[in-house]
Amino acid sequence: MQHEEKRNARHSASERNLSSPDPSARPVVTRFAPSPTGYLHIGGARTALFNWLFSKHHGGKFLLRIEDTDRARSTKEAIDAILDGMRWLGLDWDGHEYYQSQFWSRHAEIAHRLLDRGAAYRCYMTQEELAEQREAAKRNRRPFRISSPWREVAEEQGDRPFVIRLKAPREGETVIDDRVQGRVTVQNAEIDDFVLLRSDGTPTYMLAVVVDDHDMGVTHVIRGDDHLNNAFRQIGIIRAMGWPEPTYAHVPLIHGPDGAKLSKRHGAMGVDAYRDELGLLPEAVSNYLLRLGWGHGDDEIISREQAIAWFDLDHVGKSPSRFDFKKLENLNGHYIREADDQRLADLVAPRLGITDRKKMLLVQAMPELKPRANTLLQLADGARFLFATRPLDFEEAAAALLTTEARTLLAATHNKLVALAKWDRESLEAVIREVAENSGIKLGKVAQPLRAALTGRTTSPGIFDVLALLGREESLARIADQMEPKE
RNA sequence: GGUCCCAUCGUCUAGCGGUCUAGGACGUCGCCCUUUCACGGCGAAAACACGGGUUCGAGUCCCGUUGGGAUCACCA
Repeated sequence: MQHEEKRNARHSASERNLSSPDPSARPVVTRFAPSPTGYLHIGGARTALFNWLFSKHHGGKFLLRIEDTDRARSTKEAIDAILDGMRWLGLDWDGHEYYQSQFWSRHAEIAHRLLDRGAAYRCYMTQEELAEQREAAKRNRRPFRISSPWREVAEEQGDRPFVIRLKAPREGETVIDDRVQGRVTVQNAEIDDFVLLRSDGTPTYMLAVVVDDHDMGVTHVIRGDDHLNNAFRQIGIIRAMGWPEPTYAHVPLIHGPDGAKLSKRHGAMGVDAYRDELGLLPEAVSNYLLRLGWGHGDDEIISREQAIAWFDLDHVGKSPSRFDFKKLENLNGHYIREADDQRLADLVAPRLGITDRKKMLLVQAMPELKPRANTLLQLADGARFLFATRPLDFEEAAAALLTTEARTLLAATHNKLVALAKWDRESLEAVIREVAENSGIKLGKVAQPLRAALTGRTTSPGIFDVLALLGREESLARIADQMEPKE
């Protein structure tokens, strides 16, 4: 209750003026706007998740806009990878996806309206002149801020090439009430006359986002911290157009385990790699991402439904967080244990290259397999013995278990097993325990060589389960293979 | 370097001036369960970066230091 009051107080304090109504009063519209120059990386996935969650929480809309303004670097493959990744994570978007390149004429139109209003100007400076200014600034050890001689010139200069720059205010300051970062103030003198429309007539990112967000009715801009600085420039355009300002929420970036920027070595792979190479479940990745930079008391395992009900911007942390694969893996283990056996079998079967008929066995074995795996890779590995063909390959440690003594024990076991009437878990357990007892040894002494003979490994599900799963014929054959002492 | 932002166990976080001898989770270590390995259960070690204020009282508010991050294009 206390929280609510504070939050409300904060909102009313931030209601600036009537021409720019509090965006939170409008139905919520969020968006994810990736540039298709690569895969959907983990940071982008979290940004998408936060936007999705926020809109769902408020019963609003979540839009997807592909920022393909950089034609040279945008690829069809990248777009597909992004859409695929979002679908995998269950982040569905409202309506069809938008492509920024479709709106170029609209962007240019706005640039010219800004020009007409005297809020922007044609800048005829050449690359050389720009470079010269930059040099001079460097020489005098002063920060570079463009100072165009064309700022106050309204007349067109024939057909010389030009860019359209925003005539950014030079006095005063701009304040952004960021829902994550808090109140951030920047002196307007720090904001330069950035380019809106390039000399080839194409819009820059800065112009395009603002126009698209406005046209799409975006009320809440939730994105990476790296855009905070841009927000101040974008506000310049918004104010010049007299458009309502969206609520901003700049989420801190994700770092690698070493605190440095997330690199390829860490987690900067696409989410598809989390699925295919790491063998993770989408609900685990999603749960992990949610908890990275956001918290809800002591809750760790959070379902989609709970996430929607609980997600808010107030509890998004302000500092960057490190990516912890161990925790992700642990979480994945939790979700594997929780997952449906048939589903897991479907996921693992391709990794094993088994037929549908054999998949039945996989499903049967799943209850014993899944507590032993944190990833689908481990799950597949743990299931491998079920489908191995004789003669088995042996791990070194497993081979070492098969001593002469052990082999005689195997023979004794084989003897008893052959005579077994019912091949089920209970009967098997009774027999094996009997063998151990008769030989006056502990169960482990017979179980381990048996495990080695049956699986080629030193670790596996419980030995009675292994026997039951493998079946009479296969089990007996595998044991028989190891009964004779080897020279 | 300029500007902006950040700072609780190794990591992710809880904490909204007293209930903090700082809670949870991962990881680590120990014990239990046990035919192996897991799962599960129990327990331990482990943090308020530092220095000044403000206050009866500060992890919580303010300032500074240090450390970290972001950004400075006709890229997005």
